Order: sequence, then C-alpha cells, then structure tokens
Amino acid sequence: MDKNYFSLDNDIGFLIQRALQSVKSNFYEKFSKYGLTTKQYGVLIRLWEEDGLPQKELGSRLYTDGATITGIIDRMERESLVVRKKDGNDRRLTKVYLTIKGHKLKNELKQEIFELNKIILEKLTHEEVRQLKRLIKKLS
Amino acid sequence: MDKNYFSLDNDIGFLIQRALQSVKSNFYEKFSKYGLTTKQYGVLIRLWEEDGLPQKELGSRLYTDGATITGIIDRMERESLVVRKKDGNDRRLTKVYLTIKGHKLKNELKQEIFELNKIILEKLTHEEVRQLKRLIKKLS
DNA sequence: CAAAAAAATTTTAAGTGTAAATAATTAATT
DNA sequence: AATTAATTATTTACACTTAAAATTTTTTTG
Repeated sequence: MDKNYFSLDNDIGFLIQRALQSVKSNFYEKFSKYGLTTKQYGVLIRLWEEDGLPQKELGSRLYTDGATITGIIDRMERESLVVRKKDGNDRRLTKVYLTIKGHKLKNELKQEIFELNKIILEKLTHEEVRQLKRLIKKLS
Repeated sequence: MDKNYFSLDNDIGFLIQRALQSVKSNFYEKFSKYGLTTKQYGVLIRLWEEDGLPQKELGSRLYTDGATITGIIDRMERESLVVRKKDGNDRRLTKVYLTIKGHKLKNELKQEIFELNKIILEKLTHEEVRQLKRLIKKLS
C-alpha cells in the first residue's frame, strides 16, 4: 500500500490543466476565424450583459487581474472591438464600451457557441455535465 | 425558455479555468519557497519516474509542446535542477537528466504534496473526488 | 486645508501556451 | 550514393498570467 504522492496522471491539477487545454483547443478551432481569444470572448460576453463597465469591475467579473485586463483591452481596442473612456465623476476609472463591431459580433457568434458547447459536452450525458459543473465549482 | 448561450457563469470552459486558477494558487502558496512552477514540478515527477528522457518524450508525457519544453528545460538547467546531454546514437535527441539537486527534492517535496492534496480536495468527499476525476478525464 | 491612505490603471519582468519558420540529423527511396 | 522526406530541437512572435513597483486621482483624517 505504498501510496504514490507523485502520480501525475491522477493529480487533480494535472487533469484540470489537460481538460482546459482540450476545451480551449475546441474553442480555437471554431473561433480562430474571428481572431478572438478565450479571454477576449469573456470580455465581450460581460459587455453584452452590461456595457461600459470599469476595467476593475470587468476584471472581477472575469476573475482576472487588473494588469491582465489592461493588456487584453489594449489588444481589443487595437482590433476596434471596444473603446476606453475616462469616467467623468471619478477620473481614476476607465470604462470600457463596445464598438459597433463589438456589438454586431453577438448575433454572429450565437450559432458558433451553440455548436461549440455541443462538441465539448457530447462526451458526457446531461446528468454528467450537471455533476461535473457542480463538482468543479466546489474547487474554486 | 429563451436559452442564453452567452452565460459565462455556467460555461464549462470558464468554470474549468477558474478551478485551475484556484488549484494553481494553492500550489504556489506551498511551493513558491522552492522556486518551482507547476510545469517544472511536472518535469521533476516525470524524471523521477524515468531519468534521461528525450525532450520530445518528456513533452508527450506532460502534454506540452516542444517549444514550451525547450524554455522550461532552459530555466531548470539554469537552476541546476537538470542537465541536457545529446544522445550518442541519434544526435537529434537531447536527453534530460536530474542533477543531485533535482534528485534530492523528491524527499523534501513528499510531505508538501501530501498536504497540498489535502487542502485542495478537502472541499469534496472521497466519492466526489473520484467522480470529478472520472468526468474531467472524459473531456480530454 | 494639507498630508497620508486608498483605489484604479499601467508598466515591467518572468513563466507558460500556441503556431510557424529554421537548422541539424537520420531514414527512405529511387 | 544522392536526393527527398521525416524527426527533434530551437527560435520568433504574440497572447495570457502573476507579482511588484510606479502613476494618477480620489478619499480620509489629523
């Protein structure tokens, strides 16, 4: 019964890392033609929910560090997906707004997302998906 | 029944990403004092299992791209954890060997790993851990 | 009110990830 | 045997991640 603490193939971190790699790779197969990264896609979703969020708040809602958000918004601004505007009342805040281009993507992407989810989750039953989501949330 | 395809908070990729972030953060709380990254820790485990693996093979066993391995071994060599040696028969191959320092870490880390696993998995029952591992493997 | 503390953003540095191009070596084929 | 093809490793370029330091703008507080 010599327990092997160094078994990578049954290590939860290692398994999660692999699963993420796989899910991301599915994403990029579908979304590379839009030039979007997974995180940029997250920014779009949050802004479709509520436009004009301050960067800090955007970061919180994506569980992403402020320094990371800076870079992501830089690149999305370069691609004309969003624009930055200083808040009038509190000039420490930089609010992020969708451009027309950023708005329009919402309808284009709807079908893609539907198909992506199908591809990723078809390996599991509905009940398994429900369980997996429940358990993985407990780790966070 | 207007299904919302853009719900990030129930998106499997988003959930996995968050869980990985959390697990990694647990890792770094324990392992930053050793100067090890998660991937470097993976390299060590693979070499403890079998020393002298070619870089390519090491990459395969860690599901990691050749270009990424090059950088990781560069940094581990700089830290004197491993050394590179060209294969005598096939000079395209670069084999990676543990140094004394790399060998010695094995015993030091045993207790840390045990505790890390406890911290990460204590949020779940044994049965839930088993289920989670089973389901997450199906996504890869 | 003026000085100190707090908050949001940016910058820098180091590690990791992928894709694409290059170099070196070995294998295969005509 | 000589050319072509395949394999391994490296490099480059770009995106993302974290931590720490620096900047700008409020807020707090003495």
